[in-house]
Amino acid sequence: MPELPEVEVVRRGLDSHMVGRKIVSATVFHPRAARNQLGGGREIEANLEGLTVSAARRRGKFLWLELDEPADQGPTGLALLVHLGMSGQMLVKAPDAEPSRHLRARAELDDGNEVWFVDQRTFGYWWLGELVGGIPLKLTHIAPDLLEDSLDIPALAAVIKAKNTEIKRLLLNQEIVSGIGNIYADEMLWEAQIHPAQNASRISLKRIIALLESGVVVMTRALDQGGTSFDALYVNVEGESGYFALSLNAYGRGGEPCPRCGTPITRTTLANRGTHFCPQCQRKR
DNA sequence: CAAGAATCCTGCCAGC
DNA sequence: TGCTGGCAGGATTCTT
Repeated sequence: MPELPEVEVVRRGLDSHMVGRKIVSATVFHPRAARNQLGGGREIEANLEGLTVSAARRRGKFLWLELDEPADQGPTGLALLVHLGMSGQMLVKAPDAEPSRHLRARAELDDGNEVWFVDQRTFGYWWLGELVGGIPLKLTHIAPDLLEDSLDIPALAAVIKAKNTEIKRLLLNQEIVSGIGNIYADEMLWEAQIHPAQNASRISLKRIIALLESGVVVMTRALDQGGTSFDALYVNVEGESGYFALSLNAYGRGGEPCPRCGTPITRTTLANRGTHFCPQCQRKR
């Protein structure tokens, strides 16, 4: 389940089921799940065994588990980074659970439960590596996300305004601001009444700030409803869907009336992604 | 620096 | 019914 609210739903589930638990053993079943690990799946299996999960954290669409030494001897400086890609799930399962066709990796916990990494399209991965300043080394290029307390919205808006690029491309660029994917980009642009292809430099600072604040509102609302699920691929650690799909105003609604003005929503392609907006209330200037 | 395309995958759906 | 092309919530890499 890809975007920030869905990943946060998963993080919360892992926080309650994994923190304080020791990883008794780990198995990587599919090489693509460990494709970013120099030593491959074997390295993850060997190094994860015996460590205790001390925290579950997230930045944007990436989440990670901080790991402590066995026997509570303090932090290892290591974390297991999890990226869900397009179809990844982290599921807490009892050992006698029904097998899953797309099980890519698994961790057994000391409370008898298991955590399954299930990923149909194998765009997701696990990476075990070093934390630098509290962030996995692999994420140093990923910008803070919209729900981080320390985020400076006016400063971010200024960075965006300085770019000579279509606004939606910038929202999707994880090096500018992270956590926004195709659904929430369309939703926040609809909310702020900005055309997805509007050049960022031609939008007032005030409206860019309003756009980012819309993003915070939309994502917070989505989180309250358990995230966006169109099908069984996007679920929490218990395998349950969220309900925010019912609240979407633009995404996936091409041809349907705009909830604000009744004009049919247009569907186009921008940056190779389906893009939905109201041609009446999101005009390009 | 910006834009666009291609790449990695599997599965579903519409249309023929 | 079966085939085909298009499409899907992502990130990275390469070329232009």
